[in-house]
Amino acid sequence: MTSANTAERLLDVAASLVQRRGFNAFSYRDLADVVGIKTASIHYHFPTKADLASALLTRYSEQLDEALAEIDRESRTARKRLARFVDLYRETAATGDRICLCGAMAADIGTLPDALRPQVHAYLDRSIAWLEQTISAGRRAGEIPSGGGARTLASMLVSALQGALIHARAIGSTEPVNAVERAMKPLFKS
Amino acid sequence: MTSANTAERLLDVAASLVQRRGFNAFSYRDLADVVGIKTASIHYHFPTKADLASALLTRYSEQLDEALAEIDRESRTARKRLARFVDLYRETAATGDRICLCGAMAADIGTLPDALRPQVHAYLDRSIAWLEQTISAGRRAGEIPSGGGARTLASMLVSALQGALIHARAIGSTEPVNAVERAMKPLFKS
DNA sequence: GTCTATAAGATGATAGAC
DNA sequence: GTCTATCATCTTATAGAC
Repeated sequence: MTSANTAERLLDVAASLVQRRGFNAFSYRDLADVVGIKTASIHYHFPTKADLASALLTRYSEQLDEALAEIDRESRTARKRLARFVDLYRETAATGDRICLCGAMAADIGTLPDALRPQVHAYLDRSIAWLEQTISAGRRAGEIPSGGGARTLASMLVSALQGALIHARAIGSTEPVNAVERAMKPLFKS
Repeated sequence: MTSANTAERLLDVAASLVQRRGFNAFSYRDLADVVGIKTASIHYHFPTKADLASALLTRYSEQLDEALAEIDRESRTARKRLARFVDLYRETAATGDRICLCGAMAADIGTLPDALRPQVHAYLDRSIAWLEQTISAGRRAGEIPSGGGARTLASMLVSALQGALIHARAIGSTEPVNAVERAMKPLFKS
């Protein structure tokens, strides 16, 4: 097994564990058991748990960039793009036991090394910036009604969707995510 | 020191630790050190950590009921009541290092005993029910514009505020909570 | 109610062989 | 790259004295 493959599989399993249980509630042993190696071997790829967390956030941010680029490429109207952004969260909620990896990290921020803060911050900020840009473009095109600041609306949507994922998993229903979408409709539709 | 006082102090400190670090990231030792007793003594008051969690949620739900009753008693318009509901979250965000206790529990739900799920569910549901009732009353009184379903709006507001607390602490600013309030304004104000 | 003592297991991490 | 072996520490929890 090459290093790249093992490291990648470790990240896959670790991401799943963080999203399902939280960063403080899984161990190198949990990881080792699933991947099929020993805990000592994990330290070869990720010397400390903080290194693992950082790698997870780096990869997750890249995946976000790819997802947003794909939306921009495939959907041309602001309303359709916003709907697809919500779909990203709906898909996570549909797993039934996962929340956003960045949301999970943010929820555990009080116990994470300070070095990880900027990465969590950047992920949230990237989401907000894309939404702000998309909303502003939609308004210029006359698709989306004017109202409050686009950035304010973007920030609120990110908070709402992150909260909805936590809410949804806690009550065992994806309805909170759908509620966010329905409640936001008047702000995006004339 | 009477049992009641020690149990109460344990709950106070435990609540702070859960809100700041999460349920899985504090130990009986952390608790013992702050309260000034030994870990074995904590087990006298709360035999297991699950018992402690349950007591925390019970008390936190009672505090919510009291807060909502106080709002209903002191504020007579729906808009003023909604603003005060948001203020409850703003106060938590203002601490800089805390989120909602129920939100923290919800974020850790994947590792909590199943017995706690109904309590988390009930807290969220109580918040939504109160908001729904307040919004509906405001609409009947002509204070709040008609729009989507009141329950949908209520659910989204709870998700948004819970998410905003996590968001706010992660970026070290209370702005996300203010953004939720500003972005929601058009839905509550004609 | 609180203590000391202790258990039984988990945790992140390191050293060194292969 | 992965292993065995080991470490020092922490974790929840119990038994029994005071």
